[in-house]
Amino acid sequence: MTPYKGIEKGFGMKKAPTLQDVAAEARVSTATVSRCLNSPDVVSEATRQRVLDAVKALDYAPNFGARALVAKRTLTIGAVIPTMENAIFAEGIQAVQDVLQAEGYMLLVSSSGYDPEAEADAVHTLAARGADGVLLIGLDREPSVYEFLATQQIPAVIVWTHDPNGSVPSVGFDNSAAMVEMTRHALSLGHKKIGVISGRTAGNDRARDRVRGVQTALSEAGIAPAKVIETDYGIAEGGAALSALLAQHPDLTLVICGNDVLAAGAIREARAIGRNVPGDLSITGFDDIGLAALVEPSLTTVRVPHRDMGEAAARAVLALLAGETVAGQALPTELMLRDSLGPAA
Amino acid sequence: MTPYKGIEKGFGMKKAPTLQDVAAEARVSTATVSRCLNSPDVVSEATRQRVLDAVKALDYAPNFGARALVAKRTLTIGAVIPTMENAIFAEGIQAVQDVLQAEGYMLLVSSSGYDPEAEADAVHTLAARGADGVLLIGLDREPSVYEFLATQQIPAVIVWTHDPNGSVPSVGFDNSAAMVEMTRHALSLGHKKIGVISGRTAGNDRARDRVRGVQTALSEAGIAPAKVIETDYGIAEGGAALSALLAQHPDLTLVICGNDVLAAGAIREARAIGRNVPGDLSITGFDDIGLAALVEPSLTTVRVPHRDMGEAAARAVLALLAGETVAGQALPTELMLRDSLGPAA
DNA sequence: TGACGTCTTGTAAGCGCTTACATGACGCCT
DNA sequence: AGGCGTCATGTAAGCGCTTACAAGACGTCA
Repeated sequence: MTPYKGIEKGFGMKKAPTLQDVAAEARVSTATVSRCLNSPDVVSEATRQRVLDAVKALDYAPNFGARALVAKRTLTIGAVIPTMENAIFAEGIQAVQDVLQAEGYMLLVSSSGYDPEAEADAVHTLAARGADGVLLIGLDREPSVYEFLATQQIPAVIVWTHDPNGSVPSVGFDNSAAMVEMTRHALSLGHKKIGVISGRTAGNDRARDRVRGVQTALSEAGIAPAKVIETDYGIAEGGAALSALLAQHPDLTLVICGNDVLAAGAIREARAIGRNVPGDLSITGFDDIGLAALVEPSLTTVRVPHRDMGEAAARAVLALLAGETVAGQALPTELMLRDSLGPAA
Repeated sequence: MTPYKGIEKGFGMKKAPTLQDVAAEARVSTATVSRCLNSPDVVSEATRQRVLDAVKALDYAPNFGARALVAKRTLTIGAVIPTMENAIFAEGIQAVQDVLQAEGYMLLVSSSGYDPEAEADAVHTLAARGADGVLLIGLDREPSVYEFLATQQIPAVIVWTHDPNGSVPSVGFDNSAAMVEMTRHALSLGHKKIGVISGRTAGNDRARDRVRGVQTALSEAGIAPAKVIETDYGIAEGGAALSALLAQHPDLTLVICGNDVLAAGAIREARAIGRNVPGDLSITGFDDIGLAALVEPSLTTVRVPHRDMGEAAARAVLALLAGETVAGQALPTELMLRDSLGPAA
């Protein structure tokens, strides 16, 4: 096994080339080199070529700190998401990234693990790291976070939910409305005994809105509120929650899950304990992750436009950064009717 | 809908306070303020208090660019991964992130979409962004990338594969050996007509090593080489590849897939065209993503320790940064025997 | 021919911070 | 009392880059 030396101290230490070095190599002033890199059209063809050759020859890369110092911006956007372990966030982030990268920005990611305090910390760190703007998931957080962002003059955009009246622009969808739609459809299939497996709702407005959507549709229809159980996100957790729910309410004909991961776990558990899905128990999800169409039976769920959302959010921060006026945006969701939801037993 | 103003230009624009401002407010020199912030113990109690009060009063936050310029480091690590859309990378990155965050570093992510040129670009951008170190996936890339990193004095660590002799430390596993193990096991079940659905192998040593592993095991056993088809990664692509493969070689009893996503697609397609898995066609995957245990039939695959790998890689860059000597590391993989692989028909 | 644009390049002043070095105040010893 | 550590603080030199301004070269037009 080869051992690798870290940064060489002292002796062999050859510094990275600077603008000066390039200027010397190309026999021009540093100003000219800088111009070649930032506004090439103002430099003569011949000089430009000479400079670019020198840049290549020295493998020069401008110093970030110096540039940020002068330009007063870092071309960096920070994002704080609950976790990349949920495909839905990973894909959303990928979309954000694609847009940012195309515009010359980079993404600084941070995750909170669904912990509001960790999220607040992350925002501070991001600010200290010079993020020009930040992306946040959901609305729920201490007002102090928003105040901090405001004093620091750091524009923020909220994703994954849409609040037309918030103090910060939000790009997302109406979690509650989507669940109302799903629930109404289920009601039309005759379901009356309904359970909900939700993610933790504390500090999570998306989860809360989804539950609220279900209850709204039920009360609209004059049906008893759903039995709700909260759990951490995860496949195993979804399964455990289903057992717990059924243990208390064996007569449920439908279990609505807060997301697809929970639903996948619930389906697996249901089958493991011999329940026929959707024959005697229907199960639905939310998000429409890739997995949703692959499980047996395939999952009836709500398709969330994560890519569009990520892209729109990225564009929104960029617009804010450009000093433009940005209105939030509500994106449509779509009910994906598959096999896990059937008529009530 | 509320419209949100971007950065205020001109008028209302109050600049963020600088060290100077704090110094003036506290009636000390900038050096003293700096010392209060960086090595408080060298400043007298009284002065320190006065300075800290000023800091608080002005809501002062040190300028990132200036600090990076002087300190010659940004406490930022860059990572270039193919895509976050594959859960395996998303989870690996999450692990990296967790370690980095705990050590006060941040992660700058970039994705290449499996394009070597885009990856090289990303490395340059990362360097320009002041990344103190970088994480790269796999070995395959232009030597110039390594040279660039070397001149820039940016330590790099390679993940997802392990090459004991590379010029850069690598933390990963032996893709080929893992496939040899999988293939040998399949052979023990009597399979003789074998196909492989691989991701694109150009510029992707992991994919190539996996295919090589299969062929190695087959030639060892004196069996004809597997029929290989290459495709982009994706569920739909996996399905299409299976059709194509079976169209040409209808007598295959086993199709080994380069990863779980391809395998999931292949399983779905196989069932769609009426093949019984594993009854008359066995299918295997690689990675053991969450999905693997949930599809029907559950997927026989190779478990890759992505979290451990991510954590180990993050520690390795940090160690390199600290000037320590780092040896690469090989992590073990594990064969996950589930239902999609059965005896040969 | 000379005044005056136009185009290209150079000069040099910072950006906000850290830190080596200089300075001054104080108390102790001989 | 004079000399000398010790400690707290100030002074100022950059770090690598951008950019306002200056300067030189050249061509044009009256």
